[in-house]
Amino acid sequence: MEQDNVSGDLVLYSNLIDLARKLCDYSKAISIFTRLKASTITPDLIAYNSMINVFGKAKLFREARLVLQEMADNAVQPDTVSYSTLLAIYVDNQKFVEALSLFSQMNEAKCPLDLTTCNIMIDVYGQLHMPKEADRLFWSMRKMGIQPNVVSYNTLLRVYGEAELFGEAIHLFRLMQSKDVPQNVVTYNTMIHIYGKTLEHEKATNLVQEMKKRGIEPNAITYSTIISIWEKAGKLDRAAILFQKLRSSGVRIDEVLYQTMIVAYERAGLVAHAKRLLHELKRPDNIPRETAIAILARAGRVEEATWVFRQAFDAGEVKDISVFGCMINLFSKNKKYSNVVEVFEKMRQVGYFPDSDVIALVLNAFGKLREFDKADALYRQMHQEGCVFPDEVHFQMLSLYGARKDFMMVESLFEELDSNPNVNKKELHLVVASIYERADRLNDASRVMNRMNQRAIRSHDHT
DNA sequence: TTAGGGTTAG
Repeated sequence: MEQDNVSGDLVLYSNLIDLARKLCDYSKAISIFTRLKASTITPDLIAYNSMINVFGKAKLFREARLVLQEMADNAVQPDTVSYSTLLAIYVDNQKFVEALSLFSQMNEAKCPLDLTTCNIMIDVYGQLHMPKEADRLFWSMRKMGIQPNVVSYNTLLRVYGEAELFGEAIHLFRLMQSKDVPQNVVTYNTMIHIYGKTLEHEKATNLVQEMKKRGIEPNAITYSTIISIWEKAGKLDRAAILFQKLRSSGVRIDEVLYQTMIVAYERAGLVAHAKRLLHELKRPDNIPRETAIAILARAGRVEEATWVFRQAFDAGEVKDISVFGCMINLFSKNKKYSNVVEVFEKMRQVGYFPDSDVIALVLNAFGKLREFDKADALYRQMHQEGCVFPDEVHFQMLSLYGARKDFMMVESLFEELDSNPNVNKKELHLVVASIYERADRLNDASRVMNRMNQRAIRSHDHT
């Protein structure tokens, strides 16, 4: 379309953004959003809400929050979903205080709450160890005209469990049943976990039976919870038998469940058994190879993970972008920088865009391999594509220029970032100053620090 | 004539 000079419309751009989002290709989604705005299309409410999600998933929290501002500037009023999306992003990244502050902002803006918002906030209060507030919000929902659903109950159940309010937890669990609130696998998994905390492994086991009887199928989370509970209760044999049964019964075994059994063996001192399980992943039988790679990579098994990854990649089985990410992480941690580059190139080969974490690791690898031109080319290319980076990526690139003693580039990128409103200025100055310090250019270092202090004084005068 | 957004468990 671009070649034929056919310009896209909001529908087309929104679809492309959504596709990139589904592929977890957030850099690309951002790049498409940038092009959308460059072609003078004004995004609407839903497009903006998608982008709050995209920026958040890309861990560009400042940019995510700035979308709210941009919406207001373009006369698009942020709605309940806009706020809930950002709240959920903060929660995903453990930024509970930010979530709390955004929630007050939402209330000040008189934006109405709905079921999802309440559910997110019950979670936030719980995470902040404010079970009383969580409780208050839950029990005031009906007065606001919002019926709590199974998610609300499940979340409050977990909050009670974490606050060691075990009596309240059991009461709530039975209340759901007497009030005919439908319970689901999450309800049971949460309650089983609570019985694990109270060391009542028999009650936990009974709940597994109870859920089955009621037609609620246990899943990988149920089994990994119960395996941990049995292991702590000294019933490792029982756990091992269950795990074997699961493997041959066609239940989906995911990486956490597999890992749970390995950890159970290790904690019991049965290292050989743990090793055997890891070794078996080289030829996974009823486990997808992508899962096997994820387990091996998380366990730090470089050789095996590499082997399975290459096999799977050559067979065209690596579809999940996160598999590339975990291999790049593994290699980077183990200082295998040429392997980092190898995986990165494979990733590009199949058309995936790296996310900002991966870009930072790849830039770092190029630096260690002294491939400065490649680092420079990658940084520029991503920039041209309209990718927005977290500050860490820019700082990484500054350091690489410093390592190459290319102070012209340090200065020019420094100036460029200094005029970029999204970059933290104080950190930028500190990073540049430390680059000069490392290169023994102390005059330059103090010039940069003075500039920062001058600016701090000036902005103080203005206020 | 086209489509798209947020929440729970290991």
